[in-house]
Amino acid sequence: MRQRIFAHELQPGGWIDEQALALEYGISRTPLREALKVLASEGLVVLKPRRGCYVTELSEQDIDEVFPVMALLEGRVAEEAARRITSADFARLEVIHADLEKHAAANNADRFFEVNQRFHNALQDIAGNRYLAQLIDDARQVIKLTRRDSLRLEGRLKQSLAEHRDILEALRQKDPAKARRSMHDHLISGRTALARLAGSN
Amino acid sequence: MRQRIFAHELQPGGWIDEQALALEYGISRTPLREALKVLASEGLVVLKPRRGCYVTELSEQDIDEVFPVMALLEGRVAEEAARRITSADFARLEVIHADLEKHAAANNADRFFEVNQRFHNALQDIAGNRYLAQLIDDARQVIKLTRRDSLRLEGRLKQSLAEHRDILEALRQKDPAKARRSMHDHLISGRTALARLAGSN
DNA sequence: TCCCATGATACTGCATCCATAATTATGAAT
DNA sequence: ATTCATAATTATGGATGCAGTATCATGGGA
Repeated sequence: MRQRIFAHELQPGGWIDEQALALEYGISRTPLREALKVLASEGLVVLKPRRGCYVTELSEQDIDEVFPVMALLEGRVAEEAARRITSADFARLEVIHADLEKHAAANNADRFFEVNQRFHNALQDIAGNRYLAQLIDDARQVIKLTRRDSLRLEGRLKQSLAEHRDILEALRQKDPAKARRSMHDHLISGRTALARLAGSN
Repeated sequence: MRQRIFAHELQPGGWIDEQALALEYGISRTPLREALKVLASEGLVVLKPRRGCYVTELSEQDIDEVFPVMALLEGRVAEEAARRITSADFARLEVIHADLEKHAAANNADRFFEVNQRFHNALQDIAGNRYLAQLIDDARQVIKLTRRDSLRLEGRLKQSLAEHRDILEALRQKDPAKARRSMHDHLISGRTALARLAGSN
Protein backbone atom coordinates (compact mmCIF):
# COMPACT_ATOMS: atom_id res chain seq x y z
CA MET A 1 0.00 0.00 0.00
CA ARG A 2 2.90 2.33 0.70
CA GLN A 3 4.14 1.75 -2.83
CA ARG A 4 0.74 2.59 -4.25
CA ILE A 5 0.50 5.73 -2.16
CA PHE A 6 3.95 6.91 -3.19
CA ALA A 7 3.17 6.10 -6.81
CA HIS A 8 0.05 8.25 -6.45
CA GLU A 9 -1.97 5.28 -7.57
CA LEU A 10 -4.00 6.18 -4.50
CA GLN A 11 -4.24 9.88 -5.05
CA PRO A 12 -3.50 12.42 -2.30
CA GLY A 13 -6.67 13.53 -0.59
CA GLY A 14 -8.49 10.58 -2.10
CA TRP A 15 -10.76 8.28 -0.15
CA ILE A 16 -9.61 4.76 0.58
CA ASP A 17 -12.25 2.11 -0.02
CA GLU A 18 -11.64 -0.49 2.65
CA GLN A 19 -13.74 -3.27 1.23
CA ALA A 20 -12.47 -2.79 -2.29
CA LEU A 21 -8.87 -2.95 -1.13
CA ALA A 22 -9.52 -5.86 1.18
CA LEU A 23 -11.13 -7.73 -1.68
CA GLU A 24 -8.24 -6.85 -3.94
CA TYR A 25 -5.62 -8.09 -1.50
CA GLY A 26 -7.76 -11.12 -0.74
CA ILE A 27 -7.93 -10.38 2.96
CA SER A 28 -10.71 -9.24 5.25
CA ARG A 29 -11.24 -5.71 6.45
CA THR A 30 -9.83 -6.38 9.91
CA PRO A 31 -6.12 -6.68 9.04
CA LEU A 32 -6.51 -3.98 6.42
CA ARG A 33 -7.86 -1.59 9.00
CA GLU A 34 -4.96 -2.40 11.28
CA ALA A 35 -2.60 -1.61 8.42
CA LEU A 36 -4.37 1.71 7.90
CA LYS A 37 -3.86 2.52 11.57
CA VAL A 38 -0.15 2.01 11.12
CA LEU A 39 -0.05 4.09 7.96
CA ALA A 40 -1.98 6.78 9.81
CA SER A 41 0.60 6.92 12.57
CA GLU A 42 3.27 7.21 9.90
CA GLY A 43 1.41 10.16 8.51
CA LEU A 44 0.69 8.56 5.14
CA VAL A 45 -3.07 8.54 5.61
CA VAL A 46 -5.48 10.34 7.88
CA LEU A 47 -8.37 8.65 9.63
CA LYS A 48 -11.48 10.75 9.98
CA PRO A 49 -13.76 9.23 12.61
CA ARG A 50 -16.90 7.79 11.06
CA ARG A 51 -15.82 9.32 7.77
CA GLY A 52 -13.23 6.85 6.60
CA CYS A 53 -9.61 6.96 5.58
CA TYR A 54 -7.98 9.44 3.22
CA VAL A 55 -4.51 9.64 1.67
CA THR A 56 -2.56 12.45 3.27
CA GLU A 57 -2.31 15.59 1.19
CA LEU A 58 0.67 17.76 2.01
CA SER A 59 0.19 21.49 1.91
CA GLU A 60 3.06 23.81 1.08
CA GLN A 61 3.06 24.70 4.75
CA ASP A 62 3.45 21.04 5.70
CA ILE A 63 6.43 20.74 3.38
CA ASP A 64 7.96 23.86 4.83
CA GLU A 65 7.61 22.32 8.26
CA VAL A 66 9.02 18.92 7.39
CA PHE A 67 12.04 19.91 5.32
CA PRO A 68 13.81 22.06 7.91
CA VAL A 69 13.40 19.29 10.46
CA MET A 70 14.64 16.76 7.95
CA ALA A 71 17.64 18.99 7.23
CA LEU A 72 18.31 19.29 10.94
CA LEU A 73 18.15 15.53 11.49
CA GLU A 74 20.16 14.60 8.43
CA GLY A 75 22.69 17.25 9.36
CA ARG A 76 23.05 15.61 12.72
CA VAL A 77 23.56 12.24 11.06
CA ALA A 78 26.33 13.63 8.89
CA GLU A 79 27.95 15.30 11.88
CA GLU A 80 27.93 12.10 13.90
CA ALA A 81 29.04 10.05 10.91
CA ALA A 82 32.03 12.35 10.41
CA ARG A 83 33.07 11.60 13.99
CA ARG A 84 32.78 7.85 13.67
CA ILE A 85 33.55 7.06 10.05
CA THR A 86 36.27 4.51 9.32
CA SER A 87 38.20 4.10 6.12
CA ALA A 88 36.18 0.98 5.34
CA ASP A 89 32.97 3.00 5.76
CA PHE A 90 34.33 5.69 3.51
CA ALA A 91 35.21 3.15 0.84
CA ARG A 92 31.65 1.84 0.91
CA LEU A 93 30.27 5.34 0.53
CA GLU A 94 32.51 5.99 -2.44
CA VAL A 95 31.19 2.89 -4.15
CA ILE A 96 27.65 4.14 -3.70
CA HIS A 97 28.64 7.58 -4.87
CA ALA A 98 30.23 6.13 -7.99
CA ASP A 99 26.87 4.51 -8.70
CA LEU A 100 25.22 7.89 -8.28
CA GLU A 101 27.62 9.44 -10.78
CA LYS A 102 26.78 6.68 -13.21
CA HIS A 103 23.02 7.16 -12.97
CA ALA A 104 23.42 10.91 -13.16
CA ALA A 105 25.45 10.56 -16.32
CA ALA A 106 22.72 8.34 -17.75
CA ASN A 107 20.19 10.91 -16.58
CA ASN A 108 18.26 8.13 -14.85
CA ALA A 109 16.35 9.96 -12.14
CA ASP A 110 14.57 6.89 -10.78
CA ARG A 111 17.77 4.94 -10.23
CA PHE A 112 19.45 8.05 -8.89
CA PHE A 113 16.63 8.39 -6.39
CA GLU A 114 17.06 4.82 -5.19
CA VAL A 115 20.82 4.94 -4.86
CA ASN A 116 20.60 8.35 -3.22
CA GLN A 117 18.47 6.76 -0.55
CA ARG A 118 21.07 4.03 -0.12
CA PHE A 119 23.71 6.71 0.34
CA HIS A 120 21.76 8.41 3.07
CA ASN A 121 20.94 5.11 4.74
CA ALA A 122 24.59 4.14 4.73
CA LEU A 123 25.38 7.40 6.47
CA GLN A 124 22.72 6.67 9.07
CA ASP A 125 24.32 3.31 9.75
CA ILE A 126 27.68 4.95 10.25
CA ALA A 127 26.19 7.55 12.58
CA GLY A 128 24.89 4.64 14.63
CA ASN A 129 21.79 6.23 16.13
CA ARG A 130 18.81 4.02 15.37
CA TYR A 131 16.27 6.41 16.83
CA LEU A 132 17.56 9.27 14.74
CA ALA A 133 17.58 7.01 11.70
CA GLN A 134 13.99 6.04 12.29
CA LEU A 135 12.81 9.64 12.52
CA ILE A 136 14.54 10.37 9.24
CA ASP A 137 13.00 7.34 7.57
CA ASP A 138 9.56 8.49 8.69
CA ALA A 139 10.18 12.01 7.50
CA ARG A 140 11.43 10.73 4.18
CA GLN A 141 8.23 8.74 3.74
CA VAL A 142 6.18 11.84 4.36
CA ILE A 143 8.24 13.80 1.88
CA LYS A 144 7.75 11.06 -0.67
CA LEU A 145 4.05 11.88 -0.57
CA THR A 146 4.85 14.84 -2.79
CA ARG A 147 5.99 14.33 -6.32
CA ARG A 148 9.61 13.36 -6.36
CA ASP A 149 10.16 14.66 -9.84
CA SER A 150 12.31 17.47 -8.54
CA LEU A 151 15.26 15.30 -9.55
CA ARG A 152 14.14 15.64 -13.15
CA LEU A 153 14.61 19.37 -13.08
CA GLU A 154 17.27 20.56 -15.47
CA GLY A 155 20.60 20.39 -13.68
CA ARG A 156 19.25 19.09 -10.38
CA LEU A 157 21.04 15.76 -10.66
CA LYS A 158 24.36 17.47 -11.24
CA GLN A 159 23.74 19.86 -8.40
CA SER A 160 22.81 17.04 -6.06
CA LEU A 161 25.97 15.20 -7.03
CA ALA A 162 28.10 18.27 -6.30
CA GLU A 163 26.48 18.55 -2.88
CA HIS A 164 27.20 14.91 -2.20
CA ARG A 165 30.82 15.50 -3.07
CA ASP A 166 30.91 18.28 -0.48
CA ILE A 167 29.54 15.89 2.10
CA LEU A 168 32.03 13.19 1.15
CA GLU A 169 34.87 15.70 1.36
CA ALA A 170 33.80 16.71 4.86
CA LEU A 171 33.61 13.06 5.87
CA ARG A 172 37.03 12.38 4.42
CA GLN A 173 38.41 15.25 6.46
CA LYS A 174 36.45 13.98 9.47
CA ASP A 175 35.08 17.48 9.91
CA PRO A 176 31.75 17.12 11.79
CA ALA A 177 30.71 20.76 11.55
CA LYS A 178 31.36 20.90 7.84
CA ALA A 179 29.61 17.58 7.28
CA ARG A 180 26.57 18.88 9.16
CA ARG A 181 26.49 22.11 7.17
CA SER A 182 26.95 20.34 3.84
CA MET A 183 24.20 17.86 4.54
CA HIS A 184 21.87 20.53 5.89
CA ASP A 185 22.37 22.66 2.80
CA HIS A 186 21.89 19.61 0.61
CA LEU A 187 18.44 19.02 2.08
CA ILE A 188 17.47 22.68 1.89
CA SER A 189 18.60 22.64 -1.70
CA GLY A 190 16.25 19.72 -2.27
CA ARG A 191 13.41 21.78 -0.85
CA THR A 192 14.26 24.65 -3.14
CA ALA A 193 14.22 22.34 -6.14
CA LEU A 194 10.77 21.15 -5.13
CA ALA A 195 9.60 24.74 -4.81
CA ARG A 196 10.91 25.54 -8.28
CA LEU A 197 8.95 22.58 -9.58
CA ALA A 198 5.78 23.70 -7.82
CA GLY A 199 6.27 27.22 -9.15
CA SER A 200 6.49 26.03 -12.74
CA ASN A 201 3.18 24.18 -12.55
CA MET B 1 -3.34 2.67 28.46
CA ARG B 2 -0.66 5.29 27.97
CA GLN B 3 -1.20 6.45 31.53
CA ARG B 4 -0.86 2.91 32.80
CA ILE B 5 2.30 2.36 30.80
CA PHE B 6 3.87 5.59 32.05
CA ALA B 7 2.84 4.76 35.59
CA HIS B 8 4.58 1.42 35.15
CA GLU B 9 1.34 -0.26 36.05
CA LEU B 10 2.10 -2.26 32.94
CA GLN B 11 5.73 -2.97 33.59
CA PRO B 12 8.44 -2.44 30.95
CA GLY B 13 9.21 -5.65 29.14
CA GLY B 14 6.00 -7.13 30.45
CA TRP B 15 3.53 -8.98 28.30
CA ILE B 16 0.19 -7.36 27.53
CA ASP B 17 -2.78 -9.68 27.91
CA GLU B 18 -5.20 -8.67 25.17
CA GLN B 19 -8.26 -10.47 26.42
CA ALA B 20 -7.76 -9.40 30.01
CA LEU B 21 -7.41 -5.76 29.02
CA ALA B 22 -10.31 -5.95 26.57
CA LEU B 23 -12.46 -7.44 29.29
CA GLU B 24 -11.33 -4.78 31.72
CA TYR B 25 -12.15 -1.95 29.36
CA GLY B 26 -15.39 -3.65 28.43
CA ILE B 27 -14.55 -3.81 24.75
CA SER B 28 -13.65 -6.61 22.38
CA ARG B 29 -10.17 -7.50 21.28
CA THR B 30 -10.54 -5.88 17.87
CA PRO B 31 -10.42 -2.20 18.89
CA LEU B 32 -7.90 -3.01 21.58
CA ARG B 33 -5.58 -4.53 19.04
CA GLU B 34 -5.95 -1.46 16.87
CA ALA B 35 -4.99 0.66 19.85
CA LEU B 36 -1.94 -1.51 20.41
CA LYS B 37 -0.94 -0.96 16.78
CA VAL B 38 -1.01 2.79 17.40
CA LEU B 39 0.98 2.48 20.60
CA ALA B 40 3.47 0.32 18.77
CA SER B 41 4.02 2.98 16.14
CA GLU B 42 4.55 5.48 18.93
CA GLY B 43 7.20 3.20 20.34
CA LEU B 44 5.43 2.53 23.60
CA VAL B 45 4.95 -1.16 22.95
CA VAL B 46 6.53 -3.68 20.63
CA LEU B 47 4.56 -6.26 18.68
CA LYS B 48 6.28 -9.58 18.28
CA PRO B 49 4.62 -11.58 15.50
CA ARG B 50 2.71 -14.55 16.84
CA ARG B 51 4.18 -13.77 20.25
CA GLY B 52 1.99 -10.94 21.40
CA CYS B 53 2.55 -7.41 22.62
CA TYR B 54 5.15 -6.23 25.13
CA VAL B 55 5.72 -2.91 26.86
CA THR B 56 8.83 -1.27 25.46
CA GLU B 57 11.87 -1.53 27.67
CA LEU B 58 14.45 1.18 27.10
CA SER B 59 18.08 0.23 27.33
CA GLU B 60 20.70 2.75 28.39
CA GLN B 61 21.74 2.79 24.75
CA ASP B 62 18.21 3.67 23.69
CA ILE B 63 18.16 6.57 26.11
CA ASP B 64 21.52 7.76 24.86
CA GLU B 65 20.09 7.71 21.38
CA VAL B 66 16.85 9.50 22.15
CA PHE B 67 18.09 12.29 24.39
CA PRO B 68 20.56 13.88 21.96
CA VAL B 69 17.86 13.90 19.30
CA MET B 70 15.39 15.36 21.77
CA ALA B 71 17.93 18.03 22.69
CA LEU B 72 18.45 18.80 19.02
CA LEU B 73 14.72 19.11 18.33
CA GLU B 74 13.92 21.10 21.44
CA GLY B 75 16.89 23.32 20.71
CA ARG B 76 15.44 24.00 17.31
CA VAL B 77 12.09 24.84 18.86
CA ALA B 78 13.72 27.35 21.20
CA GLU B 79 15.68 28.85 18.34
CA GLU B 80 12.59 29.29 16.21
CA ALA B 81 10.57 30.54 19.16
CA ALA B 82 13.18 33.21 19.87
CA ARG B 83 12.69 34.45 16.32
CA ARG B 84 8.93 34.60 16.49
CA ILE B 85 8.10 35.32 20.10
CA THR B 86 5.87 38.31 20.85
CA SER B 87 5.57 40.16 24.12
CA ALA B 88 2.21 38.51 24.69
CA ASP B 89 3.82 35.10 24.22
CA PHE B 90 6.57 36.03 26.61
CA ALA B 91 4.07 37.12 29.23
CA ARG B 92 2.34 33.75 28.99
CA LEU B 93 5.62 31.94 29.40
CA GLU B 94 6.42 33.98 32.48
CA VAL B 95 3.11 33.00 34.04
CA ILE B 96 3.94 29.35 33.49
CA HIS B 97 7.44 29.87 34.81
CA ALA B 98 6.07 31.51 37.96
CA ASP B 99 4.03 28.36 38.46
CA LEU B 100 7.20 26.32 38.10
CA GLU B 101 8.94 28.43 40.74
CA LYS B 102 6.00 27.85 43.05
CA HIS B 103 6.03 24.08 42.66
CA ALA B 104 9.79 23.98 43.00
CA ALA B 105 9.56 25.95 46.25
CA ALA B 106 6.98 23.47 47.47
CA ASN B 107 9.27 20.68 46.28
CA ASN B 108 6.34 19.18 44.38
CA ALA B 109 8.06 17.14 41.66
CA ASP B 110 4.85 15.81 40.12
CA ARG B 111 3.32 19.23 39.63
CA PHE B 112 6.65 20.57 38.46
CA PHE B 113 6.76 17.83 35.87
CA GLU B 114 3.30 18.72 34.57
CA VAL B 115 3.88 22.45 34.40
CA ASN B 116 7.29 21.87 32.88
CA GLN B 117 5.58 20.06 30.07
CA ARG B 118 3.18 22.97 29.63
CA PHE B 119 6.18 25.28 29.38
CA HIS B 120 7.76 23.25 26.64
CA ASN B 121 4.44 22.88 24.81
CA ALA B 122 3.92 26.63 24.94
CA LEU B 123 7.31 27.07 23.35
CA GLN B 124 6.39 24.62 20.62
CA ASP B 125 3.26 26.63 19.88
CA ILE B 126 5.32 29.78 19.59
CA ALA B 127 7.81 28.08 17.29
CA GLY B 128 4.86 27.21 15.09
CA ASN B 129 6.13 24.00 13.49
CA ARG B 130 3.55 21.29 14.05
CA TYR B 131 5.67 18.53 12.57
CA LEU B 132 8.57 19.40 14.82
CA ALA B 133 6.21 19.58 17.78
CA GLN B 134 4.85 16.16 17.01
CA LEU B 135 8.28 14.56 16.85
CA ILE B 136 9.07 16.06 20.22
CA ASP B 137 5.82 14.85 21.73
CA ASP B 138 6.59 11.34 20.52
CA ALA B 139 10.13 11.48 21.85
CA ARG B 140 8.87 12.78 25.18
CA GLN B 141 6.49 9.84 25.41
CA VAL B 142 9.34 7.45 24.80
CA ILE B 143 11.44 9.16 27.44
CA LYS B 144 8.57 8.93 29.88
CA LEU B 145 8.92 5.17 29.64
CA THR B 146 11.85 5.50 32.01
CA ARG B 147 11.32 6.57 35.56
CA ARG B 148 10.83 10.29 35.74
CA ASP B 149 12.05 10.55 39.30
CA SER B 150 15.16 12.38 38.18
CA LEU B 151 13.33 15.54 39.21
CA ARG B 152 13.37 14.24 42.77
CA LEU B 153 17.14 14.24 42.85
CA GLU B 154 18.55 16.64 45.39
CA GLY B 155 18.87 20.03 43.72
CA ARG B 156 17.54 18.95 40.34
CA LEU B 157 14.43 21.14 40.59
CA LYS B 158 16.50 24.22 41.37
CA GLN B 159 18.91 23.40 38.58
CA SER B 160 16.10 22.90 36.12
CA LEU B 161 14.61 26.23 37.15
CA ALA B 162 17.91 27.99 36.61
CA GLU B 163 18.15 26.48 33.14
CA HIS B 164 14.64 27.65 32.35
CA ARG B 165 15.64 31.15 33.40
CA ASP B 166 18.50 30.99 30.92
CA ILE B 167 16.07 30.01 28.20
CA LEU B 168 13.66 32.77 29.15
CA GLU B 169 16.47 35.28 29.14
CA ALA B 170 17.49 34.21 25.65
CA LEU B 171 13.89 34.51 24.51
CA ARG B 172 13.56 37.95 26.06
CA GLN B 173 16.67 39.03 24.17
CA LYS B 174 15.27 37.34 21.05
CA ASP B 175 18.61 35.58 20.68
CA PRO B 176 17.95 32.41 18.64
CA ALA B 177 21.42 30.92 18.98
CA LYS B 178 21.48 31.41 22.71
CA ALA B 179 17.96 30.04 23.07
CA ARG B 180 18.97 26.95 21.13
CA ARG B 181 22.08 26.40 23.22
CA SER B 182 20.24 26.96 26.51
CA MET B 183 17.48 24.55 25.61
CA HIS B 184 19.90 21.99 24.26
CA ASP B 185 21.96 22.10 27.44
CA HIS B 186 18.78 21.92 29.50
CA LEU B 187 17.86 18.63 27.88
CA ILE B 188 21.35 17.21 28.15
CA SER B 189 21.31 18.21 31.79
CA GLY B 190 18.11 16.21 32.16
CA ARG B 191 19.86 13.19 30.66
CA THR B 192 22.72 13.61 33.12
CA ALA B 193 20.31 13.73 36.03
CA LEU B 194 18.76 10.51 34.82
CA ALA B 195 22.18 8.92 34.59
CA ARG B 196 23.00 9.97 38.14
CA LEU B 197 19.78 8.35 39.24
CA ALA B 198 20.56 5.14 37.38
CA GLY B 199 24.05 5.12 38.84
CA SER B 200 22.74 5.38 42.40
CA ASN B 201 20.51 2.35 41.98
C1' DT C 1 18.51 -37.78 36.67
C1' DC C 2 18.35 -35.22 32.54
C1' DC C 3 16.90 -34.41 27.89
C1' DC C 4 13.92 -34.77 24.14
C1' DA C 5 9.52 -35.63 22.09
C1' DT C 6 4.69 -35.41 21.91
C1' DG C 7 0.33 -33.73 23.25
C1' DA C 8 -2.62 -30.25 25.57
C1' DT C 9 -3.58 -25.55 26.30
C1' DA C 10 -3.91 -20.95 25.21
C1' DC C 11 -3.16 -16.93 22.57
C1' DT C 12 -2.62 -14.56 18.24
C1' DG C 13 -4.33 -13.27 13.75
C1' DC C 14 -8.03 -13.26 10.55
C1' DA C 15 -12.79 -13.76 8.74
C1' DT C 16 -17.51 -12.98 9.27
C1' DC C 17 -21.38 -10.74 11.11
C1' DC C 18 -24.03 -6.87 13.24
C1' DA C 19 -25.27 -2.19 14.80
C1' DT C 20 -24.88 2.58 14.26
C1' DA C 21 -24.15 6.60 11.79
C1' DA C 22 -23.46 9.14 7.50
C1' DT C 23 -24.59 9.90 2.87
C1' DT C 24 -27.42 9.82 -0.89
C1' DA C 25 -31.67 9.40 -3.26
C1' DT C 26 -36.50 10.07 -3.56
C1' DG C 27 -40.70 12.42 -2.90
C1' DA C 28 -43.53 16.15 -1.40
C1' DA C 29 -44.50 20.88 -0.61
C1' DT C 30 -43.89 25.63 -1.51
C1' DA D 1 -38.32 24.21 -10.37
C1' DT D 2 -36.13 24.25 -6.06
C1' DT D 3 -35.65 23.04 -1.38
C1' DC D 4 -36.43 20.39 2.57
C1' DA D 5 -37.68 16.19 4.86
C1' DT D 6 -37.67 11.42 5.08
C1' DA D 7 -36.36 6.91 3.71
C1' DA D 8 -32.96 3.73 1.84
C1' DT D 9 -28.41 2.48 1.08
C1' DT D 10 -23.76 2.16 2.24
C1' DA D 11 -19.71 2.35 5.02
C1' DT D 12 -17.51 2.50 9.50
C1' DG D 13 -16.56 0.60 14.05
C1' DG D 14 -17.03 -3.20 17.04
C1' DA D 15 -18.21 -8.16 18.54
C1' DT D 16 -17.83 -12.90 17.93
C1' DG D 17 -16.00 -17.11 16.32
C1' DC D 18 -12.44 -20.05 14.31
C1' DA D 19 -7.99 -21.77 12.51
C1' DG D 20 -3.13 -21.97 13.14
C1' DT D 21 0.81 -21.71 15.91
C1' DA D 22 3.61 -20.97 20.01
C1' DT D 23 4.28 -22.27 24.71
C1' DC D 24 4.07 -25.31 28.47
C1' DA D 25 3.56 -29.61 30.67
C1' DT D 26 3.87 -34.36 30.92
C1' DG D 27 5.79 -38.68 29.86
C1' DG D 28 9.15 -41.75 27.88
C1' DG D 29 13.82 -42.86 26.72
C1' DA D 30 18.83 -42.46 27.33
